[in-house]
Amino acid sequence: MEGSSTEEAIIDAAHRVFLKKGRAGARMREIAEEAGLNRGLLHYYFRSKEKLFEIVLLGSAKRLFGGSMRILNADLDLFEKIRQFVANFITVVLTDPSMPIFVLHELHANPERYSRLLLSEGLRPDPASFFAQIRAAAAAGVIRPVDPAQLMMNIVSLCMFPFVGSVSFKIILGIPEERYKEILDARKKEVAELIIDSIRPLEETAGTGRDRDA
Amino acid sequence: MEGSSTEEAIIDAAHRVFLKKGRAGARMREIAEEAGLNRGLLHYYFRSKEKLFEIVLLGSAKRLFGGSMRILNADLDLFEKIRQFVANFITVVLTDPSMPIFVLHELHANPERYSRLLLSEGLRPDPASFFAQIRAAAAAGVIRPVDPAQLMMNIVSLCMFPFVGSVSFKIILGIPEERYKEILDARKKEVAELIIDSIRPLEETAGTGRDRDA
DNA sequence: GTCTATAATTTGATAGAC
DNA sequence: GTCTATCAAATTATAGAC
Repeated sequence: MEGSSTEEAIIDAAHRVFLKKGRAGARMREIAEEAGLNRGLLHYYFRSKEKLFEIVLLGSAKRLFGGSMRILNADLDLFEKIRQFVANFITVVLTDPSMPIFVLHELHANPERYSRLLLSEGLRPDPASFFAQIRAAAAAGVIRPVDPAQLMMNIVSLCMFPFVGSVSFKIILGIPEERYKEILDARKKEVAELIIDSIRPLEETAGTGRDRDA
Repeated sequence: MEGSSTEEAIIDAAHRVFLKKGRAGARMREIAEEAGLNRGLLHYYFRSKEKLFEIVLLGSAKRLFGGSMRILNADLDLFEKIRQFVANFITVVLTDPSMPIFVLHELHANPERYSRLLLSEGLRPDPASFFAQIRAAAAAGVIRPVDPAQLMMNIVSLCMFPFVGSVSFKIILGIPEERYKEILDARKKEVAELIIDSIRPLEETAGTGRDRDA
């Protein structure tokens, strides 16, 4: 299982180049330069660009979805689970912010070919138990009745999109990289509290906002 | 300003191919086939792939950001503005769901080159007046005190990400295209209410959820 | 304006020396 | 294992006939 130093150097370089340029935009020449190695070595170790790409894509998908998905299926209080999921997800992606746009773009450009990666071993994202927990909490009155799919979509959107749209946000908000990282870091709490507030029962305040639609 | 039928057919075909495959993955041959035209015509009308690509990218960016941005700067009540923004944005993107991932991927792959597009005429996204409105509403007690940047990020994330991650969501949720469109459509109201709930003043219920952190 | 033929590069991949 | 030289295919772009 232990790869040679050269092998690892190639994968690391390929990871950087593929995540920046994408499968079609990446060049084997550039990956070799990035690794400081001869071009022929890439084919000696991995035979083809496609093979190297699939290693990078699978690795990225696992890091992107794997860890946080385990939290969703863990044995935790619903609110605490949401807090841990959000904090963990943002922390992980902050170490490699291009992962989301890379994985999602490749899945979009070639869904027939790479969708199976999402269902491969070590990933297998199964929201069933999380959804059941949501429905049980709603039935018990611990949270409002909500569509589990919408809730999950809200959580993931709030966590992941700021990475996907980072270039646009930085331009539109007119802020530099450093400041943007601070904003992302603040979202570890911001997002969790927003989500939890949105599902916490309304209690006696049910009528608070019901008179503003007319 | 009126292009020939052939010119339009090329742009339409280029739009479809570029949005699906991206700049690097698209092929002039495929665009020609998609348009049912000879390959030479693409160069006769647009000279190079790069030129054609920039037309498609600029057009997509305008449709993606332009219309909804105008709503943000319109003279509207804050809550109503949020409702209109969300509904308008989702409606527009539903007509061409690949726009977000396309634009954001190209900006990510080549920010130095294409960032200026976001600041070009007909776009010029300026959140200053919207941010001022948010601060004024907070000062007046109409909403809670919030970071305008985080609020805007929340709104855009909830609207745009479900399109960016549609392939993943459909797989993970195990649902077909048709059902997914319904979920997206439901978000026109879902997202607006979630956002508005999150900024509406807490009033007398300030202590409701403050005893669950210990 | 539209088509065919072809030029000019680029790029992934292989062969073979060391 | 690593390097150089080279092949074969693909791709953008142009030239020129019609």
